[in-house]
Amino acid sequence: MAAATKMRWGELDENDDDGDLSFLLPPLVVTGPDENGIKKTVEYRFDEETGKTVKVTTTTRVREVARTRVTKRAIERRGWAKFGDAAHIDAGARLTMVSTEEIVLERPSAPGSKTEDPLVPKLDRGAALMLCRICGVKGNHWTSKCPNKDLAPQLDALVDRPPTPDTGNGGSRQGKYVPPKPKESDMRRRNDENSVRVSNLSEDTHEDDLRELFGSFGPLTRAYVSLDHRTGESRGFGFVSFVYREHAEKAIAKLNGYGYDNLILHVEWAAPRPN
DNA sequence: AATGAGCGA
Repeated sequence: MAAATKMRWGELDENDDDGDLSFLLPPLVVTGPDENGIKKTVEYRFDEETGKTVKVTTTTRVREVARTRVTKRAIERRGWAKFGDAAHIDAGARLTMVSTEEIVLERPSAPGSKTEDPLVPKLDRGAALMLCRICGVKGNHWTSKCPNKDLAPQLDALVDRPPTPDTGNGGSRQGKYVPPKPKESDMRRRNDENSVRVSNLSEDTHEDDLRELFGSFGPLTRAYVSLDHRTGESRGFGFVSFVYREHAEKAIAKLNGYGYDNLILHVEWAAPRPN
């Protein structure tokens, strides 16, 4: 911090070259442009050959700027005496501020934090935070990556097949895990089943367009257009997920073969996304 | 013709 107040970044950059001592010289002084568009700069340079400091004065006439952009009144204001901070410091130098505020960064598993559990085997930092719902232990994988996935009971309650009342939170049979009834807020994005794939989209069809087009059939959880990672352009297909499967069915029936943006849409059930 | 991104109990 202390160094930063003495020497600013911009200067450090320029003076990185060895032997360039120009930062020891008086700074460049610019006056004007005045009402005639005359700008003067006074600058000091170090002449390698003579080993002497030379003063370089440049006078230029700034035509375009003075005539087209800067009003006469504005030029007049430049002549005003400086006041406030600007009266005794180089105002330009203060445009970039050096913050003295301390910012505390939090790291996962920071030493001494309560996530550091001595009973948990130490794997990678942060790995111990991964709690698999199938294995029921903190370990090195999430539920979705669990090697025992296939042996596990069905965990994800789907919107269209909600848990029946008798398997709900209440009468639990002994030892059997009963998934809690999903909250309304979770149901909205949980289910990928009701997704349709839309293709033959025109280049300028965006997600909002898909929302508008498919949203009339029922509530959506998602509208997505596949983009080329490099160019950001649409790849001409996308996905729309519905809250309710029946709405997806209706959208497919109605929109498949439907002319949109002078192209014929192709709408079908989306294949499940690969891992 | 073509099957998506990134997050985390």
